Amino acid sequence: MPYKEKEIEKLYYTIGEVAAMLKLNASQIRFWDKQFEIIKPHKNKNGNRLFTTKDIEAIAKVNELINEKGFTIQGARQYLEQSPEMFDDKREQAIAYLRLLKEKLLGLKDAK
Amino acid sequence: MPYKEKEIEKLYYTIGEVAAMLKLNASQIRFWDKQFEIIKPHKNKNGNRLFTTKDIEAIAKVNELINEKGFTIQGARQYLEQSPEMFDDKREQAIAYLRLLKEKLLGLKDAK
DNA sequence: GAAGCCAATGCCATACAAAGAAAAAGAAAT
DNA sequence: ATTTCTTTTTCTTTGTATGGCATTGGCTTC
Repeated sequence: MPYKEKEIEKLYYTIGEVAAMLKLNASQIRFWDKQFEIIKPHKNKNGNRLFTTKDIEAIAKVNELINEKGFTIQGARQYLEQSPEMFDDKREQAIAYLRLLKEKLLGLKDAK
Repeated sequence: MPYKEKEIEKLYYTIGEVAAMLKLNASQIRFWDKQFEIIKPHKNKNGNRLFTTKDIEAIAKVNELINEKGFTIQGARQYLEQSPEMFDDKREQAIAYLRLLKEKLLGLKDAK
């Protein structure tokens, strides 16, 4: 098994990685984590958040609703509750892109 | 000609009438009048607003977006400016979302 | 020492609401 | 009818509570 494959299969991302990925502030991600049930990272023994691709998708979605579509937090919450199936539909397609995203992110990390 | 018809043919409504009709308070209607171009009542010599049914519909729409759908003022404005079908179309939305992710990915790549 | 945690506080824009003035609309008296 | 008084409706401007983060501080872990 090649080394690279192992990295691509990475399951969890730290808040800093997610913040860099989506160009958001970490504090904002923590805030949204409190506000939205669909963002539910695991936590390790130290309490650090561990985000899955699903969490990242959820954050990207929230970001879209709030910063591009112009919803309030509560409007976005309501919107997400009303159309959960739509969000699931996108998951499969989004995974392909997220896989690519992961690769690029690893490239960035190696460069540093 | 029955009496009632005369009322139905009324062209202009005062802010108080509109407020009662939509169960909003007048100050809120004045505020939205400033914020939204689609609300454009005529004014008499004294500056009093004269609302047409079209204005009233526009106010009702704004009310729906803000108080029911959970948009901010600016989000509602944006929504009204673009074609609403596109916004409601789930497939379009999914595509737009994926495009967004891709852009973010590319942006990340270019950044370093 | 860099990155993460939480809690508390600060801060600025948003989204109205209240204040105060002016005028229109009734009612009463002349 | 018209003057006077009162009440209601409207106006604009200014005030303010809340929302949505950002920052700071103190601490822990890697």
